[in-house]
Formats: sequence, structure tokens, C-alpha cells
Amino acid sequence: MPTTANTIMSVAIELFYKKGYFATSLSDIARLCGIKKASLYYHYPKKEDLLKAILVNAMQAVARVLDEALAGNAAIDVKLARAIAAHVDFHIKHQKEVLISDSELRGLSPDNRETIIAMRKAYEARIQALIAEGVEAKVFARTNVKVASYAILTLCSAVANWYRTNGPLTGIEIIRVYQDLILNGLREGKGLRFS
Amino acid sequence: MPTTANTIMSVAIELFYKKGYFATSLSDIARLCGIKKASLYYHYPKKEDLLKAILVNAMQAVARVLDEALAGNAAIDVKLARAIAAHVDFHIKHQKEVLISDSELRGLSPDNRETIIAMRKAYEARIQALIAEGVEAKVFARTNVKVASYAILTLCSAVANWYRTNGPLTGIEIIRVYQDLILNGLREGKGLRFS
DNA sequence: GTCTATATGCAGATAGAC
DNA sequence: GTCTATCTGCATATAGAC
Repeated sequence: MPTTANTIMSVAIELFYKKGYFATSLSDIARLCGIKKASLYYHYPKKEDLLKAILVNAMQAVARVLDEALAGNAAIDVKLARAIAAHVDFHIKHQKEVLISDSELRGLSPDNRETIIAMRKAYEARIQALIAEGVEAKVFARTNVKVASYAILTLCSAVANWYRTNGPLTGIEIIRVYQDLILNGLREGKGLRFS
Repeated sequence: MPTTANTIMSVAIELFYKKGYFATSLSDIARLCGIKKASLYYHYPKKEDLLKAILVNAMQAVARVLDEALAGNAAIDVKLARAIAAHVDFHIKHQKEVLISDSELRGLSPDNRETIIAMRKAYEARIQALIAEGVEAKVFARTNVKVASYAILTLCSAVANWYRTNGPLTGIEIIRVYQDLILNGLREGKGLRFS
């Protein structure tokens, strides 16, 4: 039995995803929750609080998933493969939250926006560290680590834009494809060699 | 000397890009144009007309760029390489319009939205035809053509999210990287093999 | 915790003078 | 073509009863 706050949150995710943050009114949300819009304010004092919670939760969740993927020892290319798997898996399992995160950041006040950007940078830094370690160990070709990380992360995030649950591919198949593509690309002379 | 209509259009692109379509008011646009908001209605009867024009122009322009890239004969992998170059080049030269196209489609009425989606599908179909031809000719490995096209197009479009004009890389360098990555990926056993 | 009623503001859009 | 003035509606948010 979900709490009212939880119901509101899932309805908000649904509508922000489908119509966008600004185009979604609190009346829309209230109607779908089966309550009056004034009641929303008891649970979330401002509309922006809903958006902020969605983005913070998503960032924390994906960071946790990365934690698990990187726990334990492994060769650096295996580690990166696991990170890719975790990232892609999260992005196909949480398409709505992730697409909201990508397109509604501007709905936040400067303070809240900075919070999210900082979380995002911390996440990127962990991927960059993996790439740098692989380059250091000469497992990957020399490359501009930051640029490579942007290319890889946008590539792996973009899957949220086209993946469909009833599509012809399972998540595992897609992960396999992206792992091959990126790891081949990072090895000597094969692709992701940003100078 | 730009016409007023043109000024309005560039201001709209600037603001829709920076703040988003819904968060941009016609007063904002008018102020930056140095006119009163009622004057906007002489040039564009509805706010949505501005958004529609941006999306239609962008789609027409990128389709034209693809025309040029595919004019003349060439081997199928060379053709695809040219298509990638054209697509990436367009996406780094028109970042704002392209990012608006990607995130503000919901600002359009159903009719207008359908128009854009149809243009988009036609564009995708041309890329799919290239991939299919390469598979047919056994230059590329067998793969799910539609899925491969989505992966490739989102990959090549995502560059608009991270490319910076004063960044460390030129457009040509990025194009080279993406061409290598994708063409290697499509050849036998190297990556973009969606079953 | 949820309700009814309402305050307040600004949005998109129009009318009509110049 | 641009202006001033205004219409109309809906948005977020609050007050206070139950």
C-alpha cells in the first residue's frame, strides 16, 4: 500500500515524462492522484520539490548501482565493462526518470541545479578515473579522457531515448553491444581515440 | 540587415535553448528584440509557430545536408561515413536548434508533432537504407537494421550535448572518431551487431 | 491530511489607434 | 508594423475549516 507521498511521486514522474515539467500542472497531478491540488502542498511544499526529488533520487540510485558494479577487484577493462553494464541497465530500467533528468534540469532554481550538477560531475569523474587507469596501464590507447568520457556517457545514456520494453532486444543484448563497441573503441587504433 | 522576423527567430532559438520553450515567455522574447510583445503577433500569430518553424527548418536543413553527402556514387561504407560526417557536423554547428528539437517536441500540437515525426522517420529511413545496403553487400555484419540505426543516430546526435566550440577538439577530429567507431562496429564481429 | 475558497500573478492573445 | 491597453484564463500557492 503506497503512501500518498509515493503516489504523488509516481504520478509526477509519469506526467513530467509524458508532458514535460512546465506543461504539467499541479491540477493534473492531483486529478490523477484522486485528491485536490491543495492537498499536494501538505506533502510537497513547492512544485519544484517534486522535480528536485526525482533528479536527486535518480542520481543517487545510479551512483549506487555504479558502486555495486565496481565493488571488488578486476582488470581495468572488465571494470569498465561492468560500469557500462550498470549504466545502460539503469538507463533502460529507469527511462522516465532519466529522461526527465536530462531535459528538465532547467526547471530547478540555481541552488538546486548546482546540487545536481555536482552529483553529475562526481559520477563522470568516476568514469574518467576508469578510463585514465586503463590508459595508464596501456590497456586503452592514449585519448583525451574527459572527451572520451562524455562520448561514452552520452552514448550509454542515449539508449533511454530509443529502447522499448517490447522491442526486439533484451537489455542484456544491448549491454553486450555497447560493451563491445566501447571497449574495442578504446583499444589501440580502433575508434575512441580523441587526441 | 536582418528582418524583424529573423531577429525574433534567433532570439527565440537563444531563449528556447537556454530556458526551454515553456519557461520562455513572449515578453522575454520581445524585450530581447527591443519591441513590445504585441508586435510579435504581427510576425508569428502564435507562440507555437515559432517552435514549429525552428523544428521544421532544422529537419529540412539536416535532410539537405544528407542529400549533399549522398550525392554521387561511392562504396556503401564510404557513403555511410559521409552520412555520419554530415550528421555530426550539422549537430555541432547547430547545437541549439538540434537540442531544442530533441527536447521540445511536446510543445507542439498533435498535428504539428506528427509533421515533425514524419520528417524524422523519413530521415531515419535513409540511414536504415544505407545500413541495409551494406548488410546486403556483406560489407557489414548482419544486424537488426532499425535498432542499429537508432543506436547510431542517437550516438551521433548526442554530440550536441557535450561539444563545446572552445573545447580541445575540432569538429573534424570528432567526426573521424565517430566514423571509425561506427564503421568498425558494423563490420563483422566488432560491435554494432544487434541480433 | 484533505477539503473549499481564494489570493495573486503572469501567461498568451486581441482590439484598435497611430 | 508597432504601439498602448486590455481581455481571459490558468498557474502556483495560501488560509482556514473539518
